[in-house]
Amino acid sequence: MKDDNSVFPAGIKRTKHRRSVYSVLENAASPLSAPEIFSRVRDGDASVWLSTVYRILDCFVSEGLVLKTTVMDSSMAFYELNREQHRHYAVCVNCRKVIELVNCPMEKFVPEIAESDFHVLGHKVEMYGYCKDCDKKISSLH
Amino acid sequence: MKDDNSVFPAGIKRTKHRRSVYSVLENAASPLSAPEIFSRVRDGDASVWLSTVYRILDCFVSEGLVLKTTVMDSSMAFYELNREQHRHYAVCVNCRKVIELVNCPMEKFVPEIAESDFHVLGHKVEMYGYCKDCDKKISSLH
DNA sequence: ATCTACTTGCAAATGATTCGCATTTGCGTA
DNA sequence: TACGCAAATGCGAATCATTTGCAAGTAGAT
Repeated sequence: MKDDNSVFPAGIKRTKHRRSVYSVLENAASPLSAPEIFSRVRDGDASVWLSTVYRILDCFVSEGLVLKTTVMDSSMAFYELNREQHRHYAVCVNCRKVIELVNCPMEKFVPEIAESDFHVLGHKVEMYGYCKDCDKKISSLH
Repeated sequence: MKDDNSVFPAGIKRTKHRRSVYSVLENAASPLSAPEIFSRVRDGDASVWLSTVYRILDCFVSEGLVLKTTVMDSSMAFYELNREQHRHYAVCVNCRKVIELVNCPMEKFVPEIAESDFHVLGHKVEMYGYCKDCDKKISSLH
């Protein structure tokens, strides 16, 4: 495992599980659910527990290291590294594949909501539809 | 209760609970959770059951009558009438108040994602931050 | 090396949502 | 109007992601 020491904020201990979770997220191509992260970590070390993974993720989220999101209307949360670089996704409503959007529609957006009425901290954008493969399958049905 | 017959698609039965759920959503100022809807319906008719409300909402969602969303990273789903008119919200991260945005940033947005790669059906935008009241409270803390 | 607060192992609890099944009801048809 | 049947509901129990409690283990400051 590579040395992730540098990214851990002072005050949070660098344990092997935390390093593993971090490394899994670092190598993930898209946001992962806690159970997915758990199983990937466990591939390298069978001693982890799911609740530990949840606790580590909570910790990372509150340290700002990790972002927690929900995709579509699923009740499951997904986690991704906070790369300090704005990201949004397109989600396939059929296979749930997640595709990254490289530009953000909010950049030039001026909401018609008085700034005195709402102090904006951030935003989230999500597009949904069919990915290439599923679109092909669906349209071949008729 | 007013006559909601006209809005029910053919093939779905107009029962009293369905009418009540519909009417609650019709009068709601913002998306409601299933338990909230349940309790409002029960105010008028104690015989409803929470699982029935869930089933009615599922039915309405698959008929396109109702939209199901999640707010922030909450694990609870919210439901609102599909008013055939694009809506997005700003959500207060402190009190969870939901404020409607009257314009949509996606209108002029051209994503840098090949149309052949993704068949866009819709999108979701969410802004988060502090509402006026909470912003006042928070900033008075220091 | 020691101490202490932070972490984890493990199991049991929680909370939203779904499911199973017997009973009831809406509504097309006779 | 009465009948029949598929759809809807009552009710409780099950499910699944996530959280919590507590005892035991460990990182890292001194």
